[in-house]
Amino acid sequence: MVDDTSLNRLVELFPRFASMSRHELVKFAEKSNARIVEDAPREFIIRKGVATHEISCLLSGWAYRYTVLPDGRRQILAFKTPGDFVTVHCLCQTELPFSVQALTPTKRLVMDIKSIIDGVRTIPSVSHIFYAIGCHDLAVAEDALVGLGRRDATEKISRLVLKLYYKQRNVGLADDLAFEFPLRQNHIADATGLTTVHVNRILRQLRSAQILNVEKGMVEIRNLDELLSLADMAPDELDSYPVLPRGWEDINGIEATA
Amino acid sequence: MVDDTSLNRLVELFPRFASMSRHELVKFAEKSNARIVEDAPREFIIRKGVATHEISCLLSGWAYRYTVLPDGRRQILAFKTPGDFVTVHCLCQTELPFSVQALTPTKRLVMDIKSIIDGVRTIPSVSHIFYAIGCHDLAVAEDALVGLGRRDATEKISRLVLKLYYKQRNVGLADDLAFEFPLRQNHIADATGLTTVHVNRILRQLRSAQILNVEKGMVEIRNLDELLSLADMAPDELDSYPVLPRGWEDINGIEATA
DNA sequence: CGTGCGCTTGAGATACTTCAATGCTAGTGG
DNA sequence: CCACTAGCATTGAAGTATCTCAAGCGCACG
Repeated sequence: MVDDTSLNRLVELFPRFASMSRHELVKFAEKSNARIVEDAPREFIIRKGVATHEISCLLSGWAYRYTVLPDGRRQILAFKTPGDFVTVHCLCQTELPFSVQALTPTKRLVMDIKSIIDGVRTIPSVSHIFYAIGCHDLAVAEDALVGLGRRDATEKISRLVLKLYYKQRNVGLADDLAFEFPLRQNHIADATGLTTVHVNRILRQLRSAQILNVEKGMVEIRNLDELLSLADMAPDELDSYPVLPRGWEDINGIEATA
Repeated sequence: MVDDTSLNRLVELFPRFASMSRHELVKFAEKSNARIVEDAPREFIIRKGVATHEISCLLSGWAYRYTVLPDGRRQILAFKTPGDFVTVHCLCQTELPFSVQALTPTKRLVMDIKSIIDGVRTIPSVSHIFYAIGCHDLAVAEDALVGLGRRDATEKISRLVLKLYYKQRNVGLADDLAFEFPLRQNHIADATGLTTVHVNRILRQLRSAQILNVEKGMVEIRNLDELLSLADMAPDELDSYPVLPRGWEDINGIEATA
């Protein structure tokens, strides 16, 4: 069973859940056996090829999703921060083609997949929420695709930092231009498709140019305009990077409280 | 209005639709104003930033989805072949961050988004189908992510060809190891994040090594084992590349005909 | 018969990698 | 409290995969 404050936190982090009535939400949480789980850094949340029967929403901390090729090359697919669902694929596939590991200590709201699927069938707002999350993750993945295919190292790294900055800011975890940033240089490398050595050199450059400091688990953006320009990003591009996709109501004419 | 053979074709290409009763399917098609649309090569199916109110399933021909950066760099996100839904994002966003263009003459089954969304709310099988499509597209995008981030040119190109081969084979459009392949070298380049010049050199290599012929709108795989090995693929990896994701029924215990 | 698009090829440039070594810091065990 | 280790950041030098620029060629099309 899950306490009341965690449900509040869920709604707060994940505004779309506000579309469910309090009653619906509680009923939903009970039915899906919602519970809080904590993980230590490096702990596996999902292990590649091992069947999963849960879906979880990150309440605090950082995690990352990745695959490693037979010869050891690793690609990080996504970083997960508070408000993110760790995986939506898992509603379709029990055995997933990637692993997820905690980067910092994390706290998750975990639910049974089976009841989510029931929910998708019976509670309209649940169906909306998970469909929207799936579309959002797809959009994020495809944005990353463009980055990996067609951007150089400086662009890739600047974009990664900026996206994580806005992501954190959206959930109130980055007030000014400095914020907690638990990635090591090898995480940045594996997310951008570069080498740690090269990441290091680019970061040094950015540091000595007084643009960006990535050190000791913190990021400090010292020249936002310059960084945005290096990242080939419009200042408003990231405001359109919402915690959840917008526009759903616009299309289908359903009021948020339906 | 849509003719009966097109509905049959839809079910045939897209087996998941078999989970709807014939009656449901016809009702659904009527309600969503289903209709056949044909496009000539190079014609836009979706234009970046322009609102769309339709969703469509490709019945014949090829199309591709891509974005271009302000300075002209282009990244192809996906190739669409018969049986694919052109976009699922469009249920969430009216204005999409990419364009879709026909590569060959195409024929599509086009439906109104609004009624699909109604369908998702009211017809359980519709909800399943679209959720599953979304998850499938996400899985494909993330597979591509690994490729772009961590594979070299030969691997990238071999994998692209092999995936398209299996994709076509799955819908009965590639019987033996030769099949129609309308991509130009610049499409391959923009999908793999390489230059056309480099793609050309790799293709020549593969050709002179008697492994793969890409010429005049056709692909001929002359040494499948070798190509699989260059692509770092297990022979069964592609059988697990279904037209639609599997495992849905396994998880939720819903019979296909529910 | 030109014109354009796609394929091909060469030569030189460069962004990124590989290999290898060094130092720093935190944690661990004695 | 010190020695030892492991993980991470840093840096240099050399190598290479891929790109850029540039030119020529063939074929389809009007």
